Amino acid sequence: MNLRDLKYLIAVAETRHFGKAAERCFVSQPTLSSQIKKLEEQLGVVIFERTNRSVVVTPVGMAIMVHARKSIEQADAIEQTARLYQDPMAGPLHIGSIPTLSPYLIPLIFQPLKKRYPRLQLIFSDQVTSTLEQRLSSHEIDAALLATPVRDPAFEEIKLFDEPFWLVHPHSHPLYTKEEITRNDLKKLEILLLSDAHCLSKQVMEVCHLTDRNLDGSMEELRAFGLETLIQLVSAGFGCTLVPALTINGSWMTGSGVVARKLEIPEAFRCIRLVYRSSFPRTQALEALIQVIRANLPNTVQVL
Amino acid sequence: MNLRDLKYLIAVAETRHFGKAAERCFVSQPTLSSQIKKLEEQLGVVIFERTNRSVVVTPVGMAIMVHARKSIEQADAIEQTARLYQDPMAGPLHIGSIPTLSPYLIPLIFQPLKKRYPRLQLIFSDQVTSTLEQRLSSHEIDAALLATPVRDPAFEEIKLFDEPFWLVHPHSHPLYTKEEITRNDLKKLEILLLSDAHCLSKQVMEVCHLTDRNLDGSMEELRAFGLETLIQLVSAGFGCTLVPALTINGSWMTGSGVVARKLEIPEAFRCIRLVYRSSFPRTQALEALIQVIRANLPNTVQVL
DNA sequence: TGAAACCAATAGATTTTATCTATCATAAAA
DNA sequence: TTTTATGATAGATAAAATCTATTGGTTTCA
Repeated sequence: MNLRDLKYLIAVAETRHFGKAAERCFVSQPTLSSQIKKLEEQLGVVIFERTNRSVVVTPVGMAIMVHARKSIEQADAIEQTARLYQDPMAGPLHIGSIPTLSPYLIPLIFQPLKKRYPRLQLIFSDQVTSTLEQRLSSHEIDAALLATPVRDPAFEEIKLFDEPFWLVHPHSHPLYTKEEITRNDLKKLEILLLSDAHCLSKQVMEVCHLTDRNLDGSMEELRAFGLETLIQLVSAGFGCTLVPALTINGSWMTGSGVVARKLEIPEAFRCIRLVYRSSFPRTQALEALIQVIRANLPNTVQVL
Repeated sequence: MNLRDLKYLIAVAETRHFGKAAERCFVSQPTLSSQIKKLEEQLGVVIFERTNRSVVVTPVGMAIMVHARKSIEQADAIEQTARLYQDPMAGPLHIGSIPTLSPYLIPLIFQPLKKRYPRLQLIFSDQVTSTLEQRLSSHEIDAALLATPVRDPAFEEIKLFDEPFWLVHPHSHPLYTKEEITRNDLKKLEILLLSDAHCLSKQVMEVCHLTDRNLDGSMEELRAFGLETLIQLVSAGFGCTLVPALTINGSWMTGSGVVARKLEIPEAFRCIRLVYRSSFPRTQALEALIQVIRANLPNTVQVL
């Protein structure tokens, strides 16, 4: 059986005329006749009772028509569905992102994306890097915004921008009067960090050549919180911390009694990249995403 | 698009493996691959995201699968329906019959037919000959039991049996003592007839060489009723009538104070035939019907 | 590290299937 | 009787699906 044959059936049933049905199906009359005959032989039933003057659908034919129509309906639905998704800028796009990035990046790009690609359904989610990699593998997300290079060879990455780390210290801090902050300054400080599930902690330690000795052991239990909490801790005088540049644009930092300071350490940054499966088919959607991200970044970061 | 392709889709979606899917579909792996690729190109969407190690259905693919399954379901339903009707002894068979025959013939054949062909759905209906011919033309019925030869060249007929006419007269009637009844006896009688919409009336008049002069004009308004009514009229002494032989087997006549008498007139009979469209495909069902009718007739009629 | 196994894609030949044009057979209409 | 209309048939042609063999890229295992 064949969807084409079913269309022939319906055309004959509706026109009650092989010639007109053939015309409607854009085939010759013998084609239509022979196909229907073959189908009838395959099914072992007579669908049309025909004379030279009339074509009438048999009771079996009637019963068959019902299903034939539904079958074709569903096939049409497939084409409609395909058309709906044909535009790579349409349909769902699941983006995962690390928690030290999303709250500060997503607000920058959500509106522009929505405006430019209204049919794109963006679904964002926050997880740490390892979880995002797993979810990427299992197709739960289509792409991830990470701050570390890809390890899985099934993934590819596109570098988006370099995001410098800034020092955050209490308003009333000795460094407040110092114009430039160098690595030497950092070494003397008590640095507060997030849980090491976050890639940020490790990166800050590495980039600034810090070791565990700078970390106050008593603060250990505090390391599971988010960046906002970290700032509160700084504000409360527990120490200082380094945050990615996008963080300091948020209004949430003003009025919390802390100061964000640019560092004079060129290598003190992290590189944010879009990571996706090499096999992911909607690369155009990703490219659009990349473009919008790059176009909406503040000048505190270095677009790549 | 093609139902075969949809089956390929579903096989791949369920096995997540082109090779296994191909095996399930009884084709080679390249066949399946290329067909799916072609379908994807036609639809303009990627249905499977595939690497050398994994095959995953895309969101579009998921949406398409839903419809693909339903489409195939309906196609399967067509095959099931066909199988159900494949047996010519299964499915509905609409039989029309004239009112002077059905009440006496149908009871004879209904049970035997039901027993022998339990899947045959017999739908009987009563109409006069002209109506039956119309309904036959319009496919409302598949065959008709008539007492007159076919006129429409689109129809064919098979003669079933000759049914003699019997005389019905009141118990207390001069003829009661006469052994043999001839045409001369009839000429002296007052014959009651049905409406001339019934072919029986005309036939009785022709066969017995009667003319309108035998008919009592005052009885005219009574001629629209059925045979049972006619017997009641005879019983009430309004006259006599001729009835087809099958009639007298019914128990409804006993106790109504009338006598049914065989005629010694060889040509006093009507021929009952099965009439059907030449194009009607289920001739086997008709042949079965004919066989059962012939096998269940009383010996008051002459099987042909 | 190197060989084997696995898997989907590709190439090219072959077979199957659908389609076309031309014609026939039949019945209705003129 | 001729013409017209209609579906069926025949044979040639075109389109498609399918096959085998191979490739290119992994992953697995010794």
